[in-house]
Amino acid sequence: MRATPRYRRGVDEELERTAACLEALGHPTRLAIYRLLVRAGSDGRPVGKIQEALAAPASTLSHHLKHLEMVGLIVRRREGTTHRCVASFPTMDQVLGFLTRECCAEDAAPGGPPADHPRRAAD
Amino acid sequence: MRATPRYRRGVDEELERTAACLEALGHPTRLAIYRLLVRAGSDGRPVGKIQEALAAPASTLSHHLKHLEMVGLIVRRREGTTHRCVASFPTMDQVLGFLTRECCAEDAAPGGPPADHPRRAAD
DNA sequence: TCTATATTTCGATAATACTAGAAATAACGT
DNA sequence: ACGTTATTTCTAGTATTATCGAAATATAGA
Repeated sequence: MRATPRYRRGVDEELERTAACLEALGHPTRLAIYRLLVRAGSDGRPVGKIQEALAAPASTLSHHLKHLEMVGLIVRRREGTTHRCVASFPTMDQVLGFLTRECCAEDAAPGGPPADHPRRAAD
Repeated sequence: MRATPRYRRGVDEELERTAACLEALGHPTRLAIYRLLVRAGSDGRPVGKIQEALAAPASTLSHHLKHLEMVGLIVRRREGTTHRCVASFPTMDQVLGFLTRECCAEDAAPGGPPADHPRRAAD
């Protein structure tokens, strides 16, 4: 959403997508929304119920929902006059996949991964 | 870092901390930095090496490193004129802990968690 | 102390995000 | 068609973040 600076062009696509999701979740209200929807399971929740639970102004909430939807973390289906929001698990799986695969010391001993860790780059 | 709006006061502390970490990781450059440091293991990397790898201007990089340090995702130790950065795994563990515990359909069948899922709130 | 190296801080600018009221839209029931 | 309810879009003000050159700081070595 921000202009990509010269020093960072054409880098890892998956990293970009993951960063976008993390940024979306990196706001307390949006993280709370997402948690609420995960707890709600496949039924999800209509926007009104979310608003009720979080006590946020409708326009602010709508703004955050759009953000979450844009990165694929939630989906919506219309039901009459209400819009039902549902967490999209596959997207979160991809995010967690990236983090555990690329950003984690899976079997970390205290002090970090061992010297012969497969992901450990040469010095 | 932003003023907390009226509708969201005194909410879940862990959620706030997690959101701060996700926001820090939610920037492509910072996510790339963090990944680099995880790959580097407990040795970490001096700032100069990171700069070399990412080809970012020094001041921009420093700004991002400070951000990551502030939320506890990395730590630094000084070594002569160089500053060595190391990923802080416990912080990431807490983040992933929150996400898997609160924001995940652990044993999700396609379509989301079952109706009797323990975390599923009442309608 | 002088110089070189490594990195941060400062300062300015531009871009983006957040918040929220008000107006607009969409679907439903009557 | 009209009113009602649910939600979004518009709009605007404010706050925050990103970028990066230039100057400052810190350390080590000669």
